[in-house]
Amino acid sequence: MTDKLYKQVYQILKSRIQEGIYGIGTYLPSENELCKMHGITRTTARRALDELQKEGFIVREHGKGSRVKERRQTLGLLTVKGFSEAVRENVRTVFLQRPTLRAWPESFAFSPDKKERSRYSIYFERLRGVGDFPVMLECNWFASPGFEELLQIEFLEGSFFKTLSKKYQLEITGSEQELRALQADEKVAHLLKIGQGAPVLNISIRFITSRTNFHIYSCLHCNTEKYPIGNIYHRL
Amino acid sequence: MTDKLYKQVYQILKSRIQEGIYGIGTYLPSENELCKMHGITRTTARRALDELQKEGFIVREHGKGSRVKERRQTLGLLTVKGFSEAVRENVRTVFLQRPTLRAWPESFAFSPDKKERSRYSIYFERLRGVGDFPVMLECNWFASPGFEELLQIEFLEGSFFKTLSKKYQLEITGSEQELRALQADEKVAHLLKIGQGAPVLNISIRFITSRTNFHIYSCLHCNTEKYPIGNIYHRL
DNA sequence: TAGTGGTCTAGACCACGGT
DNA sequence: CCGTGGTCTAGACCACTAG
Repeated sequence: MTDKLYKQVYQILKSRIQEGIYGIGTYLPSENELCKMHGITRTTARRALDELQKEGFIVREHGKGSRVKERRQTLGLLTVKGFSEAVRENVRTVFLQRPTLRAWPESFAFSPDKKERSRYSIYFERLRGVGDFPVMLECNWFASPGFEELLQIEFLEGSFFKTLSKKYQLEITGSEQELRALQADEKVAHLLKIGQGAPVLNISIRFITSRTNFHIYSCLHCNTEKYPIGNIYHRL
Repeated sequence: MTDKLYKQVYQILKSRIQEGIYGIGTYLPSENELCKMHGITRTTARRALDELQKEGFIVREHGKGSRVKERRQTLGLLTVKGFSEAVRENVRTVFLQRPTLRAWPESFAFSPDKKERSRYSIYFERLRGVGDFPVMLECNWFASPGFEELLQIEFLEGSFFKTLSKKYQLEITGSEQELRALQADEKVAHLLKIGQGAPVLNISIRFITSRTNFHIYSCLHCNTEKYPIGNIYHRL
């Protein structure tokens, strides 16, 4: 509780918005009310609201109040976040292939370097969706040495990145990506339950990690009809 | 003149950074010094510095000062760069529609807010390619007030963003994006010289700028067959 | 220890929206 | 008119950096 006051107030408001206590389109307590409620000054109350605004939870309306905004339901995926962190609600994941040793694929949007190629790769493949609606087919490769344990265990909370972070202190520090629009081939069409030849968004990613020369390669095929892939940047 | 104090101080500091008076790596005057220099309080000085930080001109270093940063430009197309900066070589651009007043379109991936909608928009449309190969159809909208001059003049070095920066001191500070794979309609197919129904990558962007409540809306249709859209992030 | 940025208080006046 | 958010003042105490 030695945390910053404005962060505390921010957290409280954010939770109440997410729980629907402050519904979409309604107004938050005014700045002066927040002051009385939490025993703080307007400067601090405003700072909490500034944060909420920056993250897209509210809009400030001069002379009226702070209104709760509808947050777009998109997949904020393209930076370094994994799917489960990006979507949060109602994510369903099915393993089509649990982690297994496999040779590297021949062609690749990004070429693994020699050292990586000289080792076997671990491969896994998942179908991910929102509820029953399949959204993306995800294929992943990475060099195996040191990660053999992953062939056995479950991912923590279903998150590959979270597992790497907690088990191996390995953090994602960046990524390179290539985006394409392709026609669904037979396999993709079947798994995403769309017509063969339907347009799918293909994202090839090379994740850069805190371990030098260790990368994770992902290839995503997304049905964007219902859930476009979303992305927000601020502050350069 | 009667403008907000923090904006004035911000402008002064920004100009001096851009002119090199405060060089990269050096420290700005401390907050207390700025107070004395401009006869303001620390709150106001800090607000000016907040803006500079948000736009990537400085970093604050606790216990040391506000250091002038080298502005990053390596974020690839999907963040804040325009096409011409991202591709560099052999870019051809053809105006299909020079900047012109036009009503806002009805449907939009991102909704302009009320104030923006209440004004007319300036619209322009370009076909961009590498050499003779058309790559992307680019449609752009933004609220008109104050930018009427753009209806007349040429863009500096063919870059819209560069023109906004130099003519209006307007910086791009972020963006929201939505990515979709679509089938080319008749117009897009014709312009990109691909078959009708061929998959195209659709990128809807809302650029956030240093002018509050002023956004630029872009809608891109890309043929990714030969040139996929690339993207690099580091250091998140 | 002196100076810096980070957080916070307790006020003030203004511009805007709705009554 | 009153209540709202937007700007600003004049202080305070803290945490961090460096000599």
